[in-house]
Amino acid sequence: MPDEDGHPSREEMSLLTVLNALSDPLRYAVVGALLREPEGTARTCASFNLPVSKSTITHHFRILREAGLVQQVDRGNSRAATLRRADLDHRFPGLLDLIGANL
Amino acid sequence: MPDEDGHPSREEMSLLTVLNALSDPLRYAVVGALLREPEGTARTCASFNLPVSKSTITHHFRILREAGLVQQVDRGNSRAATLRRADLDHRFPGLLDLIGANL
DNA sequence: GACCAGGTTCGGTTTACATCGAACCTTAAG
DNA sequence: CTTAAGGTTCGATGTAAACCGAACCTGGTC
Repeated sequence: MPDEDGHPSREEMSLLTVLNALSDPLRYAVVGALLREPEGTARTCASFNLPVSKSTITHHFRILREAGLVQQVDRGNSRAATLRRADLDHRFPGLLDLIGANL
Repeated sequence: MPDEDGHPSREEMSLLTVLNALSDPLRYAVVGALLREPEGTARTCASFNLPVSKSTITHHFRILREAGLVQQVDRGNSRAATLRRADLDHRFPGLLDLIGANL
């Protein structure tokens, strides 16, 4: 079962859920932006300057998190999101390369 | 521009559109079923026994066709759908392997 | 302690999409 | 020529999802 923050383990990840998460332009842009950064980069939700309200941003990050695409770590004041590269490469090899080639 | 049946060329394919097409369970199942078949297999829409009405089937196949996932060829009486493997492998290398590994 | 920035939660609205039935077209078979 | 099977088109409906504002929480800063 996912942890208390909704992060699934590698084995729990479902391709259908991942594809569904990626099928939204905003969420796709977030994953793409993280993919451009060096591995392990953590960014706050607000740093992406998404053209939607705060509550909608929370909504999108929850879907990304529950699909297993990003990991949100508590940084006291705020929460930073990192791309789960190793887990994704292991569970869905080729997926991140595919996205990286289509930014 | 797409042809008169809505088939995009390789270059016109968009990963976002493809992911959106694949994010529906029924459409994912259709692609998965075609992926199990030998390359070049053509199947009629009805042969998938989808648990929805005829008009809904038409709707789903249009989305698959306009995303570039399948090609629908007129067979007189009916229309047969084939997976566009070569085009997809060329434009989105690794995508079909990814789906094939998650059936 | 007052304040602010980053996030969350909670209803609510609006928009997108999956779904359907009915009418219609086309082709093949009887 | 009638029938039937496979698809399409056209509204219409229902539901899921994207979106918002307001209230709230937390942890820094002054």
